[in-house]
Amino acid sequence: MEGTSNSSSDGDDGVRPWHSYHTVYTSSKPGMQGVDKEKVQRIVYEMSKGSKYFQNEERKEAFITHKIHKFSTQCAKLTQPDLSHYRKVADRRILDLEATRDLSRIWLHVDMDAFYAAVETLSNPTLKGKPMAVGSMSMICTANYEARKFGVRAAMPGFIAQRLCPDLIFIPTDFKKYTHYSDMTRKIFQRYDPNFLASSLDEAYLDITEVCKERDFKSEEVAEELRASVYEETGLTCSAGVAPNRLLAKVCSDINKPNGQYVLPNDRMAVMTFTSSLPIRKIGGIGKVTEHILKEVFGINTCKQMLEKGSYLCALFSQSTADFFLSVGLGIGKTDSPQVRCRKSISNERTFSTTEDGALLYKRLAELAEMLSTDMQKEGLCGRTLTLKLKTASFEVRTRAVTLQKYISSSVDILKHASKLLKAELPISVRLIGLKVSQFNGEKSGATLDPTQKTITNFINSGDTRGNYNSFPDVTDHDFISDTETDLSIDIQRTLQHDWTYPFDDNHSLDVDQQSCTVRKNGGEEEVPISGNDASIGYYRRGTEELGSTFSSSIGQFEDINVSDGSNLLEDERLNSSCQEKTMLWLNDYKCSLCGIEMPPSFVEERLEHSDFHLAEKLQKEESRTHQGTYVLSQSRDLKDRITTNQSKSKKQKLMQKEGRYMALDYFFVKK
DNA sequence: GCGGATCAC
DNA sequence: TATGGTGATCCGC
Repeated sequence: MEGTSNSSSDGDDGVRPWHSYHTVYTSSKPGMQGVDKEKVQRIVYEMSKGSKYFQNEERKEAFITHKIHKFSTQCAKLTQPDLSHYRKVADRRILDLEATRDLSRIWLHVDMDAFYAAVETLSNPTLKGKPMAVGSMSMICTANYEARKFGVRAAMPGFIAQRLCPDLIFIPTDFKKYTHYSDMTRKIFQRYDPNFLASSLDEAYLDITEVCKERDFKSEEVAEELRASVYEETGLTCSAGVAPNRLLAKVCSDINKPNGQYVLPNDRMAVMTFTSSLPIRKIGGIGKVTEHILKEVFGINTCKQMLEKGSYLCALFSQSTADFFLSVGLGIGKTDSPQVRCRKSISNERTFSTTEDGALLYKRLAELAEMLSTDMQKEGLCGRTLTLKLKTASFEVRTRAVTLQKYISSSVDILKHASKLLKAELPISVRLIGLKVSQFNGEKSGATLDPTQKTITNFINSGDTRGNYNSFPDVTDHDFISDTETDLSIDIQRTLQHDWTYPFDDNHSLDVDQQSCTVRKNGGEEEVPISGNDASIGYYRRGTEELGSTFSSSIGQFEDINVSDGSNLLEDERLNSSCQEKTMLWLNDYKCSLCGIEMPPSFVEERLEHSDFHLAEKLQKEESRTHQGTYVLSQSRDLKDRITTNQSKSKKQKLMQKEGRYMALDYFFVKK
């Protein structure tokens, strides 16, 4: 928490309270230079202040502040020996990562400029030169550059944008149009890389190594030519970034936006110079929260500082997270052309005016189930995990999931299980309901799909001209789990005294024969645009969607340093399996002899908790050998007492709350 | 396996 | 009047 300069801690928040409202709208984005950020921030604050949305944001910010405090406390606990140990750990990780650096590929990232707005301007040229936004009064998808001068930007509610720019013209979204133009650009991209990765309607990654070689072109010339082609053939401008990997290419395409390009040569020194001053927020995967934490706790602003503070990062984060941070510092990113990646979930959600009317909520749920089922059948998907998402009147998000023994895809099945999940939450005041299905049929957990198996030819969009479709394996009968789901429908309806009915609760008569479910995999097809909601730019291209990084803030749930995945390993020391049954030791003063987790000696409480964890584990194993299916923990007084005395109050409360919730659900599903 | 959180677009 | 929708991933439990 020491003297890191930070715009939000100027000390005069009492005079300018909007400074403490950490809205993302003022973060620097192309086209936002010269915007009076102070004024924008004030207006956004004043229009948001007091709203339910705002209150929720405040709640979230308080939580982040709390996390920052915890991190800082952990940091302060690190002793000199700890730090010198973790310096070694970090240096070793840096060496390992450096060894993976690949400078042999040339990646180009294309990013269309203000895509939706540009397309709308093409079809209505009178919009040219006027501030315009695509979206609605409640949400803006894209703003053109004229509007951005006023501070208007994507993800900002329209009514605030209108206050910032009274002459702002609103254009409703038209996804058919955007998809059409997107397809045109993709045909161009394909000439340069038949395997290009589309990450959304308006962005793509191209491996141009071969083109450069074959045509003896510099990457710069390829980028120029590609952008010229896009402009000639579509009338749209785009920006491009060229770099040795996708992580950096994405950063580079942003540098000379709009209608520009930037080339970072395949040279280690050039990369290191580039990252030495690069703000971490420019990196895909580092968002508002992560930036905030890294800045406040460690004083990290630039990528290079990730390396300098590597010892702290290795001490406080899991290995995968620390590795990501360190690789950012080194400017290392992915260079492979990823193999087939299938969709892992499919979902639908809708916002509506807040209601607590059970019948109305049920009606919404039924509509969603219908839509979701339609989408699933279009893609031939069946899944066995159903997740209900609710956003309460106070913007709090809750999810409730159930994993079934059989795969479902019909609206009847979806609604049947979704109703149960919803019922358990009533009464509740809700502004959004969502349904998601995951764990698809044919997704063998852990098993690799064999691409040599038979190709599926009945593509959803058979008219596509692009080649290089990936093969998918046949899905055989043994992929079905026999329909043994025990549907223990109890009549909660009466219990909870709700005045609306559940047509699916009474018996099994509506269960659908699983074998009737289509087994066609979602593979081989061309892009399948996700349903055209206002702002969705999500897009699927034969499962090879590419995010800026696979890192998705793993520090979200940080409570303690207690990582249970055997991370923070300095050496690849193999754990002696004979150790497992014995007492836990701290090897070299740092490493748990049972699971390999590292924890500095100064973390006394955490260590105690950790040893309790192993003790509990051991007892549980022993007990389960003798008493099958009984509550083990409660039988061990001694351990229980130790754990409760070691845990903080808040933790205890949390546990109690959770227990209560699980009990309710268990009761709901298990009791006859 | 579940729930919360973060991130991207 | 009024702050989105889709998909992915990680962590702790």
